[in-house]
Amino acid sequence: MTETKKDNTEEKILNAAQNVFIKKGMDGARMQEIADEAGINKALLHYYFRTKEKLFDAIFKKVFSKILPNLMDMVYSDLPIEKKLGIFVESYIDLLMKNPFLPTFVLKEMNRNPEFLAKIIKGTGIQPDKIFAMFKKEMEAGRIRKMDPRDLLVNILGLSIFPIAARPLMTIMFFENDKEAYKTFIERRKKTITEFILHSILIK
Amino acid sequence: MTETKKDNTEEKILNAAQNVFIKKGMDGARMQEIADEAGINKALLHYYFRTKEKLFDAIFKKVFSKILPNLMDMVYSDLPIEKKLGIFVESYIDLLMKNPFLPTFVLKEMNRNPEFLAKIIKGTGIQPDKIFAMFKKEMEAGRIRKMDPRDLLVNILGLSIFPIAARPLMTIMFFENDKEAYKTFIERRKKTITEFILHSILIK
DNA sequence: GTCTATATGGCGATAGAC
DNA sequence: GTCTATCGCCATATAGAC
Repeated sequence: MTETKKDNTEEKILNAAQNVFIKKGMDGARMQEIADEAGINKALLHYYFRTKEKLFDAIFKKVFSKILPNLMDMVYSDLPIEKKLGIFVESYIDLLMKNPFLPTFVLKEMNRNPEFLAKIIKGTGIQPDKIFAMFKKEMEAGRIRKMDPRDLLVNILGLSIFPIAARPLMTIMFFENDKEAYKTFIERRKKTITEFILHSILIK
Repeated sequence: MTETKKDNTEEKILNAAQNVFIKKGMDGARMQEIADEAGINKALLHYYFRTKEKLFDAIFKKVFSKILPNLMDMVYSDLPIEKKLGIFVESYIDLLMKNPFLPTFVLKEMNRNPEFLAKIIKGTGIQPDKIFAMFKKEMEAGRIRKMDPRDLLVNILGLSIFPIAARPLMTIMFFENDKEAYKTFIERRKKTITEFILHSILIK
């Protein structure tokens, strides 16, 4: 029973902390606000995670593991590259739209502690080399044109992530503050991103 | 003489504040640190800019006007689209590499005050409509394939900005922390971004 | 494990002399 | 216009009862 209580509280804290940290960042977040959102008090927060820093690190790790997801699925599936890319982009945009503050949060806090970031990356199980190898194979088979595979990966990520991170700017500049119009636009991008990339790399 | 003094101090403050705010953001920045970097004391800071908020707004406005630069040059020049794009990407990457914290700073603080952001955008003289019209003209002339011009603009910006904003991630993931290798990579991207886009949009 | 109360330090901002 | 000194608040963190 005590165990259960503990697990419940810890989970509540983690959820609350994630909400607050993602919106406000490490510096902007307040332990009081996290406590409120978790329905407990500050003292208990410090009982579970001794410092704000430790709590933040736990959240960053959790969140970061989300932002570079099924990237490896793209590698191990044996679908044709067009399908792989389509599925990845679509599910990735879905994920980002459900967590629209996530990209900015990660970009924002990325500079804070590079060593910690490096450690997390190892832990995600993502192996860039495998992704690059997959791209290279496609190039050597003559299905896509030759280019630096790192460029290709960065392009896929940039085309997907940037429009979500720059949401406020885009909503104002392109859609006169119409948030639904922005959403529709991103929804359509699920397809147009893939088209844009394939037009660029496919050898007909 | 007093005037000169004032101008000097104000300029020193603005420079210092820009450095600190860009690296630490609104929440992370400290008035004390800005004062130190400007070689003055806190009180004087408040004498020039009454509050931290006002100082920040001044800096954000200044910095934001940098990040969406010569975008309009791309429109008014009558070079062929290939050249326009090449020149824009190259000069834009140059700008970002000289101010590598700038993209994250803008993305980070973009959510803080959307109305203020909207006001600044008006002030930059950037008219998305003109850019879109230019793209549409190229499409109707059959030089580039038909697509949503907003997609095209976002793609250009995302491909250019994302790799700079995600620098720590990329340096670790792709270059085993070799910062020079990262720089070389970005340097090469000046050309590969344009190639990537042109391959996608040009009608041969 | 969870709470109330409090210590401790830091930060934005102001008062007031020069 | 520039400085020193200080106020007042708020945030992290701890002490100690239950």
